[in-house]
Amino acid sequence: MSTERDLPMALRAAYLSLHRVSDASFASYGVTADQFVLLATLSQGQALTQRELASRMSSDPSTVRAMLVLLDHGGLVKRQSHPSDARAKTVALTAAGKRKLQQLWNASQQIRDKMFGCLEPSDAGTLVELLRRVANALTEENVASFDAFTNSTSVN
Amino acid sequence: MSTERDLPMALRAAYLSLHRVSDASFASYGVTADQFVLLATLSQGQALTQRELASRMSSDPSTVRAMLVLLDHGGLVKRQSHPSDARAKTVALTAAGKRKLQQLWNASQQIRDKMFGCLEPSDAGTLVELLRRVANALTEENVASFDAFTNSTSVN
DNA sequence: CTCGGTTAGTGCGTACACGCATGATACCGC
DNA sequence: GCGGTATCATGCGTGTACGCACTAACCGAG
Repeated sequence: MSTERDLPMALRAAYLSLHRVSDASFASYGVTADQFVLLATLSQGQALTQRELASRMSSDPSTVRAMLVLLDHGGLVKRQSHPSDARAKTVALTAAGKRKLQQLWNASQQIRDKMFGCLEPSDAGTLVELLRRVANALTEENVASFDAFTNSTSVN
Repeated sequence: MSTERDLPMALRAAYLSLHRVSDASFASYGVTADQFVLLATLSQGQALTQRELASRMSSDPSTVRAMLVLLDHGGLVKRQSHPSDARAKTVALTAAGKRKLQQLWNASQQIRDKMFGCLEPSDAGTLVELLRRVANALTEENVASFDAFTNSTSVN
């Protein structure tokens, strides 16, 4: 009946639950769920610029910067100026960062076990697929139709 | 291969995308995506306590309170003391709140169209189902097994 | 070489998402 | 009635998620 209402709410509920249990799980390591995401993202693909990092985490450059300041101060990450672009900074895990990430990954294994424990192996794949489709649909620019003509320059 | 990594990230990406486009869509109405969730939740099931409301939105009482202060001040919601429980307050939409919600619902229709436009009708149902299963799995108290013995009182 | 348009990072303000602590009330057993 | 415990709301602190405005640097066209 009202899948229109339910899908957004189910998405919200699932994400926030994941975020909560992750935060709780990482708290004793002095790291947040989102910081874990950042570290994990850095671990696959070193020497990213802040912008590239933000993009891969589905986050915002502004937000990432704030997180990097904390992580840098905590010694888990180091930032240095980009070799060929003086505007940019590259970010990479420190040795301590890599170690911490390993701990966090282990600590969060039970969470992943819970998630996948309630899903058939095939379900997990389709869930990922459907989530990606939704995310893409929402992210696409709707250059669509004639909205461009009616709105583009005058709306603000 | 690495669905273990992908599922949490896909969930994050999908939720944050939804949140972003919703915020953008509601901005011109002076309302945030989460405030919309609150209003929509209130619209089905009046006279909720703040805690009940928080629970239904998968949110936190503390967070909900802050939102209610803003919405109350904006006249979209009114809070009054619970008739039979002096600790609690009941929350309900005002007439203005109901009108605003209607506008917001219309304004966000294109977002829902995008979401459902990329899904077969049956996919939408299974997606909701899978998300709920995940959320439940993560929310369940793990009274489980013997962790209780090893951890319960000593860990902190 | 200069100029205009784009892109990287920063800083500032607001709203959310929490955990934790506090004060008040409710409820249960006695 | 009367304590002890659970529950509701509030307040405070920190981290995240953004948008927006600003500076600095890159880059392509002239």
